[in-house]
Amino acid sequence: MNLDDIYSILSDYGYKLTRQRKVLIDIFIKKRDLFLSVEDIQNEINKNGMNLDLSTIYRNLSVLENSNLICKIQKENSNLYKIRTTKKHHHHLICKGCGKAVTFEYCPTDVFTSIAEKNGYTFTDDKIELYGYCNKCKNTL
Amino acid sequence: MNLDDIYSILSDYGYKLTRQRKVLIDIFIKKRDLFLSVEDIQNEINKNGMNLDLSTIYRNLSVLENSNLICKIQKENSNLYKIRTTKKHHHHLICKGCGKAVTFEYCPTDVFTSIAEKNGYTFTDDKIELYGYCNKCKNTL
DNA sequence: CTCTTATTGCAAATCATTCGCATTTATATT
DNA sequence: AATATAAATGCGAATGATTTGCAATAAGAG
Repeated sequence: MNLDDIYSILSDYGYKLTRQRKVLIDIFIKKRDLFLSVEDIQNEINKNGMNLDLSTIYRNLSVLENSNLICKIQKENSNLYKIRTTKKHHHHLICKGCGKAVTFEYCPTDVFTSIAEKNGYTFTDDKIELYGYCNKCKNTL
Repeated sequence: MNLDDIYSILSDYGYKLTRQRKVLIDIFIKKRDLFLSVEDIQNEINKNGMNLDLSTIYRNLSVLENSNLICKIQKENSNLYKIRTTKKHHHHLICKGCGKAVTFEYCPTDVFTSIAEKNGYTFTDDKIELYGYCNKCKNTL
C-alpha cells in the first residue's frame, strides 16, 4: 500500500486531501512499525519545522481510524496509533521499551467462540495484545 | 476468598482497614461478576445512603489494585474495575451490554512466546479481552 | 488511652481529548 | 482558470477522568 492508495482511500471515504493530512500520513509511513503517542506525532511534525494544532491532529486521527488506515491501542492514560499494514484481522506484539510493534494474524477464534458459547454469550470480538522487549531494547536494559 | 481474607491481605500490605475501604470492598463483592465504572461504584455507594469522595474512591482503587484484589480494564475514556476471583493468570469475556464478565484461564502462552522469539522479542506479558453479549443482553437487543 | 502516621474530604490542578466558531482551503462546477 | 460550497483548520475555551496539596480525622500499634 503506497501513498496514492492511501490518498484514494481517504477520497473514497469523502475526506479531502489536506496538507495537514498528508503530513500526518507521511509520519505514519516513516514510522510504520511504531505505535506513536499524540506527543510523538507532534514532536515529529515539529522536527520537520511544521506545526499542526492539537485539535487538527486529533480530528485527523479519527479520520484515519474511520478509514481503517491506522490502528489504535489504549495505553495507561492515552492512546497510541500506528499505520495499518494489513487489511486482515490481526493483533500486535509491542515493545514496552520503544513501542515497536510486530503484527501477527494468529487468533484462536474457534476457542474464543466456544468459551463464549459455553457461558451463554454471543461472541463478537477479541483483543489480544502481547508485550515484551524488542531486540534493541532488551540489550539496553 | 471471603471478607476476612481480603481484610487481612490489605493489612499484610500495610494498608489500614478504613470504613471507606470496607464500603468499596462490599460493593465489589456484591457485584462480583461485573466490571464497574467509577460512576457505577459511586451510584452504588449512594444507593446505600452513603457518600465517598471521588478522590477517596480513586485512591482506594489503586490500593486494591496494588494488593491484587481487583482487575482493571481500560474502556474508551475511562477504566472499569472488578474484584479478582482467582489468583491464577486469567482473562475476561465481557458483555458489551451490561459489563458482566466471565473469567477464563485459557491462554496459549507457548504460541505467544514463539511469536515473540521469532521476531527477536523477549515476551513478558499478554492481554486477551473477549467481547460479546451475555444471555440477558442478547435477548434485549 | 495516647501517639503517630495513614487516610480522608475538599478544592484546586492536571492531562488527554473535544468542541464552537470564524477563517481558510480543497475540490466540484461553471 | 475562476468561482462556489462544504469541509477542514486553528484558536481558545470546555469537558471529563483522574490526581494532588493540605488541613482535619481516624486506624491501630504500643
